[in-house]
Amino acid sequence: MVLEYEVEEREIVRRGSEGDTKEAFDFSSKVTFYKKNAKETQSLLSQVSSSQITPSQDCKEIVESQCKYSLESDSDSENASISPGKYDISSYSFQLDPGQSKKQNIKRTYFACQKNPEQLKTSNLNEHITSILEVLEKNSHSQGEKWRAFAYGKAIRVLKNAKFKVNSVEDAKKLHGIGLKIQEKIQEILETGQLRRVQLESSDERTVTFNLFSQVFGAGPATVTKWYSQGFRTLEDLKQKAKLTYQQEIGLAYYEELQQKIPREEVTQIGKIVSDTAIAIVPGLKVVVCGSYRRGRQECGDVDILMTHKKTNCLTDLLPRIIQELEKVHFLTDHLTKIENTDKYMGVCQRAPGMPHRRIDIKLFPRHEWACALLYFTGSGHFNRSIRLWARKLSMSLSEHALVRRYSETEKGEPVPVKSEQEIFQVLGLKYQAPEQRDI
DNA sequence: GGGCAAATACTG
DNA sequence: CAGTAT
DNA sequence: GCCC
Repeated sequence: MVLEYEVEEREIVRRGSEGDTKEAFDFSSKVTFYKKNAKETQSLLSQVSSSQITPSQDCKEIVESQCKYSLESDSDSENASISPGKYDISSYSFQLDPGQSKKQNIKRTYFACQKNPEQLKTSNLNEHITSILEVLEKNSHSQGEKWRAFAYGKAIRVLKNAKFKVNSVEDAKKLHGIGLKIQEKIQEILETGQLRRVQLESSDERTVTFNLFSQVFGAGPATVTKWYSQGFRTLEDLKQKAKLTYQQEIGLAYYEELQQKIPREEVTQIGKIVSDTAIAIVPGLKVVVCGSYRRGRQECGDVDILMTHKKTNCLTDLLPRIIQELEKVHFLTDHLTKIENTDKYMGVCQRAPGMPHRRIDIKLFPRHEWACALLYFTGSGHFNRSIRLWARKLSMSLSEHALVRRYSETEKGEPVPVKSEQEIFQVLGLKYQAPEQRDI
C-alpha cells in the first residue's frame, strides 16, 4: 500500500520534472491552476515587464557588483541579482490546489525530488532491461531515427526511475512511455535475458559501422549513410578515402580522445585558464562554466563556457581576441568554427601537453540574455525540453535568448525581461531548481 | 496522423 | 539549401 | 516508438 503510494508519487515527480507531454497529471494540473490564477500571473508579468527590471539596470548591477570568475556556482550572483523587496518568491511559488490532498502530495514529492535527485538516480531496479534498451536507442540514433531513439530514451528513463522492479509485462504497462513494441521487447528480455534483435544488430556490419561513424564530430545520419554506401567500414577508410569536411577531419583526428569523459577537476582547470585569459583581456567579464559541470557532474562530455559583459554590444571582436590569445598559449589546438566575427565558438583544447584533447564551446551573450543563456546551456537536455514545454503551455516561448509571450502560433510578443534564472522559474510559476537539480 | 523544444550558426 | 551542431 |  505504502509502496504503491510512493510509486505513484515518484511517477508524478518524474513526469513533472521531465516534462513529457503526457505528464498530463503534473503539468496539466498546473496549467489548470495557472488559468485559475491568471490574474495573479498577469500582474506578475506586468510587474516584470515594467521598469523595475530592465536590461540596463541589470548590466549595471551585475557588472558593478561581482564580475568575477565563478566556477563552482554562480548562485551567489544569482541571488544577489534579486531584490527581495520586489519579488517575494515564496508568495508566488507554484502552489497546487490546497483543497485537494492528492495534488498536495504531488507538490511535496516535487520538493523531495528536488532535494534528493541523487536518490532517485542511484537505484535503477531495471538495469537488466534498460541496458538493453540503451543499445536500441544508440542504434536508432546513429541510423538517424531520431524519434524512435527519443521514444527509447523516454522508456529508459521511466524504467530507471520506477520504484519497483519490472517482473512482468503487466508491470511495464503501468509505466507511461512503454507501448506495445517495447512491451514485447521487455517480455522477451524477461523470458530469455536478452533480445535477439540486439544480438543480431551487435554483429551486424551496417549497425556497427553506423555507430562507429556517427561518433565522428561533424558526421550525422546523412553523411554516415553516404560513407557506408561508398563502402567505407573503418576509421582508416575514412581517413584515407573519404572526402571530409574540415570539422570531420578534426573529429577523426581526435576520435578516441573526444570519446573520453573529462574529470570534473580538469574542467575546473580549463575553466580557470579560459577565465583568467579572458578577464586579463577584458576586465569586468563574467565567465561561467555551464553544461553538466554546472549541474555538478563528476565527469563531463565537454566544456561549455558562457561569458557576458555590460559592454557586449560595443565589443564585437571580444570573443575573437580571447580565442586568439588562447590559441597563442597553445590551449586551443583546433577550431571548429571560424574565429573572426563570432560570439559562439566551438573548438578543441588541451589543458597541457600530453593530455587528451577536449571539446570546448565558448559563447558570449549580451547582458539582457544572460539568464536565458545560462538556463539553456546548463541543461540538461531533458530539463530544457521540460521547461520549454511548460512555457509553451503558458503561451510563452523560451529560447537561449529570451522568454517571450506568444499571442498565437505565429505572433510573438515582447520578451519578458528576466535577469536571473530564478526569475525565469518565477515567471513560469515553477519552483526554482538549482543546477544540480536539473541533472535529470 | 501529427507532435515529440526551439532557435541560431556554420559548412560546403 | 541540406546537413550538423549546440 | 509512444501518445493523444
